[in-house]
Amino acid sequence: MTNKLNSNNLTKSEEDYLKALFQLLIEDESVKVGNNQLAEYLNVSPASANNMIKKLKAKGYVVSEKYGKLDLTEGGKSIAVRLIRKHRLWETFLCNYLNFTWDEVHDVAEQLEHVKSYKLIDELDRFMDFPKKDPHGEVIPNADGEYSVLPKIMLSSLPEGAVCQLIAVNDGSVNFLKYVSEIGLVLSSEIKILEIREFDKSIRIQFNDVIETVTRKFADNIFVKKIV
Amino acid sequence: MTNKLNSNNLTKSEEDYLKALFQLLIEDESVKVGNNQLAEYLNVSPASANNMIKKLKAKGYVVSEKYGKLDLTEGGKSIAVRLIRKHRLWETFLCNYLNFTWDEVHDVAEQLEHVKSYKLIDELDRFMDFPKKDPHGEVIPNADGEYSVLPKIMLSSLPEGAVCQLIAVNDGSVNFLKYVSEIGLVLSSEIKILEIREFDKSIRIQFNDVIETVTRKFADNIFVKKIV
DNA sequence: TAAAAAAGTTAGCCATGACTAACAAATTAA
DNA sequence: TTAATTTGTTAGTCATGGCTAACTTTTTTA
Repeated sequence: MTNKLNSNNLTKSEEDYLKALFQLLIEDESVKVGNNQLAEYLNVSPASANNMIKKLKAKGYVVSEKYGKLDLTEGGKSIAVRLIRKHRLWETFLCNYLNFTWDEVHDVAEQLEHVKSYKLIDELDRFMDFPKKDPHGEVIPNADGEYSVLPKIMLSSLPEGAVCQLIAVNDGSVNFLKYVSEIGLVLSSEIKILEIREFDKSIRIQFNDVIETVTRKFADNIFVKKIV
Repeated sequence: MTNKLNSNNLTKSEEDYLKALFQLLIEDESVKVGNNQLAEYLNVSPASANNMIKKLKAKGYVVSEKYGKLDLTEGGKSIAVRLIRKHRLWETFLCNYLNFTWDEVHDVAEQLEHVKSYKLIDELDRFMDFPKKDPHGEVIPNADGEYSVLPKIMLSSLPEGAVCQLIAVNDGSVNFLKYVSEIGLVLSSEIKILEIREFDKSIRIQFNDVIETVTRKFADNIFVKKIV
């Protein structure tokens, strides 16, 4: 009874692994992504990851040599991008229509992205009038899986005196997102770097008449467009 | 990390069984609902159903004696009603906002109803301004699990000459729903019973200037309010 | 009321996707 | 360049939720 058009026949787990591998691969394209790294990212044992990678290789979504680095086939990438599209569209819906906050959307979107129906997601896209970015500032791939990659400049990479605009935040950690909201940072906030303290790399920043000191780790998860 | 408020810790399968049992129990409260009946309803083997019933009894959602009839505890009913609430709210959203038709919503709502988040469903309810009925005319339980039961009069139970209004359709079969749409029946359609043919119990009906002959089986799945 | 049919149960098997423990290969450091 | 460490793999186990086959209990019917 299940419509083939609405389904890629992958389990939730298989989808999770493909998406995770994709995320790791685009984080830094030049660096090897290995089995244990994938396992850690997904909070499973190396054995579990190894097992699943074997299956995904057999299904033609992943390529790797024994003891070698992991990579996705075009098919694997395509599925991952579709999942990211779904995830970001749902996050957008939750924030813009259902009063969810930044830190609340992730867990629910993680469930919603596994609902199988092309019509559902394309209609949701249309309903929201084809949004280009999700609430965290990340680009939403279109129905054909096309998307532009934002040049991700970390706040931590700018020198003292620089002025920039917040264009995206890393959405991997609920605690981080809560923290960002609490201090009052939102997308498009204009941020000035007042001082970088050599001792511990902490950074004094100013935005909307607020002055805050943030850690290097915090600044690594804030992505900006340089203005000055 | 999963918020207890957002989760009842039941698997998708457990939820499916509880909902199915609930649906069977309200269909006819006086008749026994047995293991094999539940199995058939869910398209699983009697052994599988038996197995799951055992587990749900241990968890306190189902009661039954050996070789006896099945029943739900208050806890079991509460979970089933919440699932029905979620299912019907999602169906309403799909039809009213995402251009889904009657026959397209069921499969997708079946997936969406298992997404765990109280906030999601209550906000969806609010977003749609607390709809009272789903697209098939069925009553949507409120956030406290309260709902009124429609007096379900089958079209097939009315005599020749009667005039009635379509208030709900059985949403169990995609093919049935397609058929209903194709001949042009919608909620609130006024239907007149022109003739009941004794030979095969087929019924000639008129609605919106259309005259159609439908089978007894068809009329069993159409629920109406009598006008004349 | 005894035999047949239907309904319910149990035992044992399979696939999925976790896990640990043990081992092998590759990389890094002394 | 050998030893230590990290990374990857394999084998074997477990829980979930399906399944079939065989059996038992209940209900129906002849």
